[in-house]
Amino acid sequence: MTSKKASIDRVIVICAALRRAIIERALSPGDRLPEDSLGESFGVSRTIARQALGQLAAEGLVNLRRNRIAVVATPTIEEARDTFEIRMALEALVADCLAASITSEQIKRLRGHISDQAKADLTSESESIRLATDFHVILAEMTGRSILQRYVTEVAYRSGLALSAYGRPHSNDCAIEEHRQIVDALEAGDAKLAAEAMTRHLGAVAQRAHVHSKRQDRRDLSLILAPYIAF
Amino acid sequence: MTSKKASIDRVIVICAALRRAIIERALSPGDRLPEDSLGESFGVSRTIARQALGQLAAEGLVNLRRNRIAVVATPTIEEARDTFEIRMALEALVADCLAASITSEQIKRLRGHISDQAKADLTSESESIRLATDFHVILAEMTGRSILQRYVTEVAYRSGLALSAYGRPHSNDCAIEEHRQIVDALEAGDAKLAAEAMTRHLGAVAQRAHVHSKRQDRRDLSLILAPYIAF
DNA sequence: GCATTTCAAATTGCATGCATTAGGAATAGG
DNA sequence: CCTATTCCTAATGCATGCAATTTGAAATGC
Repeated sequence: MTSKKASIDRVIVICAALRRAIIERALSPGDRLPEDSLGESFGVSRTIARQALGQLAAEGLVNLRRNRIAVVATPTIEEARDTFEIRMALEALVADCLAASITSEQIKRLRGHISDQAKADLTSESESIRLATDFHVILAEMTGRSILQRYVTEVAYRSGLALSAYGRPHSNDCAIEEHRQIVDALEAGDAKLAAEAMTRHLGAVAQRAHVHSKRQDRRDLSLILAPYIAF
Repeated sequence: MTSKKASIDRVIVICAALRRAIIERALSPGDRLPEDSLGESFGVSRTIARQALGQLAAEGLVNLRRNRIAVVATPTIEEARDTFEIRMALEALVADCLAASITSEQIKRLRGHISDQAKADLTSESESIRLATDFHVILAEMTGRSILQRYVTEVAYRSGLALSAYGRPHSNDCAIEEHRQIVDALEAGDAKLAAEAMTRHLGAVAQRAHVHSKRQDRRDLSLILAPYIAF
């Protein structure tokens, strides 16, 4: 009942919803994602749910093993480190690229986003986390380079999952001030400084992560997913 | 009849076969990939073929549009450039990482691979292209960093597709000599030099590419795919 | 009481069928 | 002869059904 018709590809919608649920930590590493529960939640058949899971598995957000229920991926510490190092390289590229091309409108939008995030920091943790990730996605988007955008987005989500597994529960993973410094450097058109601010920021985010076990019993998937079903 | 059972995931097998067919230029940008022809070629149902196409679409090797036959992707010039720039950044990381950790056995393997490639250069163009790509994949593999390996492999295949669209038909896209220089730098343990040799090499590969239209009429997919069906 | 085996419910793997849509050939009109 | 329209075939979008596998727990043995 979410939308009148099956106009847009349902697989994409489900992927987006699950990505968001993961990034906001509504879904945690290890959480089970049975095809039929998923399908029921989104009003589609297992076929579609299955395809969505396949996509997310390709992105590293879901673990898929033959004849086994799909689960939200649990990145190893090595994978988490690897992800962050790759992310630094890619986002340095973004910073470098944007420093030369960014417009004042874009700067304005970024500052607006940062202030939104500052507000969200005080109210909703999940929204704060999401906006922090979005900041990086928006930067990638602004480069106009579609492939770079795709990879940055993917590693950003992977990072989010890694932080979900290893980050401190309440750390403000993307400090507002660090985001401001990045935008300042971009506004100044200083590519070197911008790239440096970016890698410093991402390094700091990674640094704040540490291993901590958090066991958790099985929760009701349809309840978790409910807020993510309507776009 | 290729294998006795359906033990390994068939989707993965089909994806691998298609990737290879694309990288060896047996499949060209724009070539149609109908689900049922594909399924028939590999002895599976459309369901499986469809999933494979979904995966390849996520990797950028296939274009998927609603209600339309899937086609081998035709990267734009901008996407091609973007891909190469990202590839340089990632493979510089590989070179940097390997310079510090590479073993003499690994060096030996790389030199063996290069000499295989030198032989193939004289005999089979498709094998030459494949081995050239494999060289980069093997390097990524040797880092032991699974995520880095995954992304390098993906951009390497994307680059191959871009070259298929824009590269000169008979240019030796991955000059043997440039590969040797990379291995030499790695053997010397000189990270800076290795990364530089790598980016220089990839820059040269990209440079050799240029736009050239090549029209082509529809060919028989099952014939093209025949050599790729049995692993 | 603890480890092991057994077995049914739950779940995935995959093919197939039906509805829908695109694309092109045949046809009619200019 | 060229352009627009109609209709039909081919292909996709998706749900469903059946077989095979896993899982977890009851039942059994030690």
